[in-house]
Amino acid sequence: MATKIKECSANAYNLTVLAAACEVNDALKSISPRWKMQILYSISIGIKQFSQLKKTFPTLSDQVLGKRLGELVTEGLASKTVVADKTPSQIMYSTTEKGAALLAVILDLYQWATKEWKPSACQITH
Amino acid sequence: MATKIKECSANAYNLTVLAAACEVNDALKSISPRWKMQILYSISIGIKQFSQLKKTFPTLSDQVLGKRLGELVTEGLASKTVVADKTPSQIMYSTTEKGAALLAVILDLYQWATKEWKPSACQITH
DNA sequence: CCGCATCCCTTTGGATACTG
DNA sequence: CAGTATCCAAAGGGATGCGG
Repeated sequence: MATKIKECSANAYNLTVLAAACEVNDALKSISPRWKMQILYSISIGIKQFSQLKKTFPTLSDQVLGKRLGELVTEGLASKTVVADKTPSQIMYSTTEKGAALLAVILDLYQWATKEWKPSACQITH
Repeated sequence: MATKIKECSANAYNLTVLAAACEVNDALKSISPRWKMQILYSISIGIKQFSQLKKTFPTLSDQVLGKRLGELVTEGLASKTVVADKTPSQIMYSTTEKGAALLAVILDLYQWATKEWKPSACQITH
């Protein structure tokens, strides 16, 4: 879709660009917030509870975690399940299909990053 | 890489997550700034000059455009060529291989967004 | 034509503290 | 255990104006 336009005719490219820009903008906006994709990824590999996520990212504060989880749920990338039957009511998160599809793209990004990006010293982003 | 871990052994998943989190974090940070991927994409389809990019994104201000272009160049995603021979010295941008590889991932993201994301009314992000 | 310097405002992330 | 409310500091993006 991107390779054929060379001599750009007035607004033809403009429309193409803007059309592409639109949805990708939303997606980028959804992806960008700090910790968000890491949280989604963590959920996907089995870290499904609030407290576990907290332990996983020690520098991540409660209410940001809560906020991100809320976003993920309202965006349909993750789902929330309450297991209220037993002792202290337990809450589990899991990824939806939509979320899994997104993670596939993110993993592509990860592949790209490790291959083409500066493989700098690995530090947690504080 | 993500599908096999179900029962997570103590810190095994933790290491995995953090290792993944690191490079992807940098990549996400690079990708997130507003207009950046749109600019890179625009360059890739032939909009190679500052003024043309300005015309393409009327609501985008000069110094943000300049900043983004600078970032793209220093990150090795785009390259800058000066054609100083003729009349007013002309500057052309183009995507590097690294940038093209990234765009491929972004297009995947775009595919995902148009398919799985809410296909809402398309408006320019003001 | 191609930007940078400065200022300002909005948004975002985090610290602290409190509830079901 | 699983969050929410409030406040605050930092960063990002935009407007204006100037220089090469």
